[in-house]
Amino acid sequence: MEERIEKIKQQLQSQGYKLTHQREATVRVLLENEEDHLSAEDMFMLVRDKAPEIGLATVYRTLELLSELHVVEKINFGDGVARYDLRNDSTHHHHHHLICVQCGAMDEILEDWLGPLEERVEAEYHFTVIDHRLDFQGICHRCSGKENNKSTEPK
Amino acid sequence: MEERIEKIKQQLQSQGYKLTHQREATVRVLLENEEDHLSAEDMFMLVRDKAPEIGLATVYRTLELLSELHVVEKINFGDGVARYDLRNDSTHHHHHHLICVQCGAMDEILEDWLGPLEERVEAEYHFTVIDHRLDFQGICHRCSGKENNKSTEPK
DNA sequence: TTAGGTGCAAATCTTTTGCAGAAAG
DNA sequence: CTTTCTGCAAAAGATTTGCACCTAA
Repeated sequence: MEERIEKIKQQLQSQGYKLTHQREATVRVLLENEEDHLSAEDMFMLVRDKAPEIGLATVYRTLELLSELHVVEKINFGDGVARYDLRNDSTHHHHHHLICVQCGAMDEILEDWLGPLEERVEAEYHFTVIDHRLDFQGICHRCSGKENNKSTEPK
Repeated sequence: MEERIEKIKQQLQSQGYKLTHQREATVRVLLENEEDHLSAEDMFMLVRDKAPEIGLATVYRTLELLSELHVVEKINFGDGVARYDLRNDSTHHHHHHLICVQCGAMDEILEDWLGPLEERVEAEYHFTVIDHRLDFQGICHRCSGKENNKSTEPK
């Protein structure tokens, strides 16, 4: 934990940025909630527990900065808010998402299944892949048990 | 063209919706720009050529409706606006995206490479796949020729 | 005729920005 | 000290909504 913060501090400083109290608190929240895909608003509420003076704008600025440094990944599930994922860069660990259109749950595939496809992209399209994103939408195992067949209905 | 509109009209009517002048104009714009990923604002400007009275809110409402009917797919590239893609449902044609982080260009892979992966998701996760989305971020063939190595710099 | 649609303007929501004061190195 | 940060409030965008008036079927 402390060592990961130290590492991020180095990354910041090597680019001329400072590790402020607020930034450290934000990073700690990210580390403590690695499993989740928190929005800036979610982060704000959690960070306030550690640094009550912090403003929402600072959270946005910090997440933006960490995003540029590739410490976090900014993702968008199309629900109107950006979410942030800590990047496990050491393991180059990309995960994929299973989004249930019925209950809204989001499960994860923790492996990276795209190695072969990335090679194909490089070979066939001369495109150098840096990152990728794969989401599946469908019905999760919990909902598919429930025999729930509702049709599209007018609002 | 006309037949595709007719089909969409059927889809609307089967759910109790009407094919208004504005909706038809919107659908025509979608058909004429199948290759692009237009935002609601883009759509609005193009639709106005055919139906000058239309309001932006109607474009949003129409796109939302077409999205519910799975006529279009709402996608989000993280640039702050939602974009809409006409769904080629007859061929179940899902394409993938190659997004260049250098020049911002977006190319497409017009095939569906995920068949085997979808089977794996169903088998290993008991998740019934309805749709998917795959984007690669990286350097496109145009930019990789240009020897452009800039580092992250403070704003 | 009548449910569903529309335009307009106002309201919401997320994210960004300007600025004067605060703090890290 | 000096440069980078921060909080606050205001601004900026994108999208949604309320409402009184239309219109497709």
